Amino acid sequence: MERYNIKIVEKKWQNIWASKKSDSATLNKSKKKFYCLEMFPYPSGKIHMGHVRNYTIGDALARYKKLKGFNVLHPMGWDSFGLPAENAARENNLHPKDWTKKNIESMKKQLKLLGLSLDWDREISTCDPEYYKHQQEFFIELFKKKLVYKKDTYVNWDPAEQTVLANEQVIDGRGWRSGVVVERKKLSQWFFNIKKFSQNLLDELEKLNNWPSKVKLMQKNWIGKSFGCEINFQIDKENNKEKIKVFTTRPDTIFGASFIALSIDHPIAKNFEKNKDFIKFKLDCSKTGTTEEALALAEKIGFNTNLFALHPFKKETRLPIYIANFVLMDYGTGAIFGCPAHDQRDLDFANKYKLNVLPVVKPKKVDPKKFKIDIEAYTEDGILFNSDFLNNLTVSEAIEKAVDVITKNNFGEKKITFRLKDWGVSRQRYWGCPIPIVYNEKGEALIVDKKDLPILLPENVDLNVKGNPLEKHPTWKFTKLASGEKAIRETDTLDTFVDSSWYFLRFCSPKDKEYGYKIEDINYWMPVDQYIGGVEHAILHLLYSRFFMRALAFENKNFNFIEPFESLFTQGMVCHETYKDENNKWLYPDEIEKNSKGYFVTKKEKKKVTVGPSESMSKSKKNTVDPEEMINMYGADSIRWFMLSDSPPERDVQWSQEGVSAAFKFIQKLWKLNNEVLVKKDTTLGSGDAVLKKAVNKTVYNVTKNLDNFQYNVVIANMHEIYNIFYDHVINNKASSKTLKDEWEKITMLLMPITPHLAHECCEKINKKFYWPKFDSKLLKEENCTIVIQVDGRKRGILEMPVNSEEETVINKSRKIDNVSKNISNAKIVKSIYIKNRLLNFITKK
RNA sequence: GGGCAAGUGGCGGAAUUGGUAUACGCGCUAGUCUUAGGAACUAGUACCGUAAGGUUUAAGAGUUCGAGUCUCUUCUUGCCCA
Repeated sequence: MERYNIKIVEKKWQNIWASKKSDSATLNKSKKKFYCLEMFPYPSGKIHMGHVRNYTIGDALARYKKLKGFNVLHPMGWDSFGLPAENAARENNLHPKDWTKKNIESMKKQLKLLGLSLDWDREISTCDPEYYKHQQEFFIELFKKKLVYKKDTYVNWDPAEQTVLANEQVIDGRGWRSGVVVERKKLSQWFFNIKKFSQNLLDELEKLNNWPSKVKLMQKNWIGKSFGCEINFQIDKENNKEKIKVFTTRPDTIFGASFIALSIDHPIAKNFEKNKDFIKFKLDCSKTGTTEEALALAEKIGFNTNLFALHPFKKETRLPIYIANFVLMDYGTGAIFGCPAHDQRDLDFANKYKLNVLPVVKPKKVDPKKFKIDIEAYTEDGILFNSDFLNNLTVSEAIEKAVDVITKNNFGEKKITFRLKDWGVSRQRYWGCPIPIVYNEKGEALIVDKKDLPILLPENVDLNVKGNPLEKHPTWKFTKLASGEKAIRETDTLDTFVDSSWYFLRFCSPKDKEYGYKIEDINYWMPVDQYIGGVEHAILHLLYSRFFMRALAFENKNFNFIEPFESLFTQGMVCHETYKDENNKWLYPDEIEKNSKGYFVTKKEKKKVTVGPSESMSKSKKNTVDPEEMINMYGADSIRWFMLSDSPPERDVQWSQEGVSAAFKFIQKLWKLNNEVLVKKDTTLGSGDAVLKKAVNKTVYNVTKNLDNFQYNVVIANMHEIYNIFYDHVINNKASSKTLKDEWEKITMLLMPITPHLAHECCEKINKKFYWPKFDSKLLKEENCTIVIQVDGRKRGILEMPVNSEEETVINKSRKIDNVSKNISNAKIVKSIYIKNRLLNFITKK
């Protein structure tokens, strides 16, 4: 019998699919659409197993939906702007454009080897001017809608490289490349006003029923809505009616206030700009990073203004006013009152500057006289004391009361704030989408005329200069306005998250020259019915995309949808054991082998290998496996099969060579069975026909259900089971050849989503029509069932009974079972519980 | 420190949603056969026990006729936030 030749068969079908363009999607309003999208990759050069898993899951779904009769859109593109291209360019002396192009080509070739049903006619690349031109257009529109603005903000500044660093480029407070301590520097940057949609982004989150609740919760926390209160503190100075507006989520702790802390950017801080101590303080502050975490970990330092504020309820108390490094201007009002007893940061600060610590909340059962705070703040719920009209209230009651009294006395008002900050989109980089802004001689920012788009990146650029290559380019930024007036281009480029915030729209109209999308296209295809990707994008990418849709739809009534992703699925990572040699150096899996005693040794020198825990595949730990190599060895279908077989898709999967090899063997078995079925001649009357039909029917039901629920690993188990039954019928001549052929055809259809090459090859000889088999719910019903007999809840026997047997019949029969009668003979049966077709339970009393 | 998941054989994991725990696969054991291969096939494989039978879903308690599934406490691991 001919062996199934993966190389020939897979190539053959990939060529057929490509030449027939069988995966090209066209808008067809008479058909129900299904938009299946996997997160597009960054073209790093080679695909990794994470991609393989992601795209296999998506492809199985896309193929399944197509067989079910949906008009499926399943596109692929490249998230091709970004820093690695610049780094690689510098290292290899290759232009980012060429490096990217080369990588896209090789990754595309690899993806094609997997036999994915992708519509390559819709391929897009975000670094293509045809793509970013439309993004610049959107920027201009957002600018006109006042959803874009410029403001001064802090960035991570690498003083050696003279460049801005992304947070992930700051490692332990130092530049990843220079190793120099990173500073905080103020730069004027472009922002998208995502805050404007905070409430809406939060509200609509509730309606995303097909998103993992984990992701929704993460977004909710990120948006971070909090209720609180603004309180105005009067500055205690003659002839000064100035007030400081403070925001707090804990107005209940107002009686524990012992100081006021201002952000370094607070208007009052401006008064000290010439003060030498303040200048030094400011310099110290610039040495902390910009992330919340860095601020939380940094030592709390302050500058004493020697000003005092009056406590609204304790007239005799004057609160010293400090400028402190842990107060952010972006959040609330840029000013807080410090209540050291109940906030760790405030307590650290108070202890350092010897400020008063007065506890006002205590645990319920603790004696107030014995309750002391020294180095740990009390932040739990409790009972108020030392707090005048708030005494004896719980924290939540006290918050309500405090807000009430503050409002009534005009000391402040109730306020809702969000943790979500506006989205800073400026990047001082070359390889990104240029921002379509020019500055006239007065320095005013003006939007570029749409007819002048795209603003192209310059081809000849020196990436080895320190700082922003566009800024340093000899000619690029110099331009003229229509009036002839000299102007300078914006040299910042856009964050690459902007590129990926609307690519799903572009896939609907990938070739449209007029605009980024055609409204009729997106109103047909959008929203994405199933979005699939890693959970690492749970917050930023997904939130930005949700924002971007709102920004485009703002003052535009043409959209018949607003949420971009109807359903979201987050797949787990691909893990592999880690290996180290005697010198504690990482080893690749193909550098080791098992010796005769079953231990791992190095292939070359047969030295001892330490096996570490299984971790997510990464180049640094060398626990990677190359997908292309695996496809060459086992074929795409085996890899696809294995990727779905071992673990539920949302969980991490452990890569195993045995697993892939088992998949390969199973595919060979399926092929063998296929050929045996085809040549089968009748040798029986088909006594097993009914059993086989029933089993296949059940499999169709199970596979359909499990595919719908993303339980691909169970689908694989279903296929193994039906194989075993089928094999039995073939080998033991249990079924007629007609039944075998009819039923086998259904099995090949069920194989289509997961092993498309094999499935196509099998049905080439049976049937060229593709369909998704239907199950007969009548056939799912069993004639007999197994009933468990329990005595006092313990299993004592089982009974084969016709379906829907009466309780009495079952009771009588079960009494004859030895182990049952033994257990009920010397006891009185109080009652029996009968669950039809499942179980009978005798309850006894001794 | 807070929040959210999860914990089932030697391993990955199933379990009609409260009703036979361990499906399916890997691995392992024994055997058959041979064109000695990336074999294939047959049988077995949670634990204790020769068996009848008993025990078992991280640990402990609770609700229930009945708990892997629900509730509480503890432990461990992972993720996110701080």
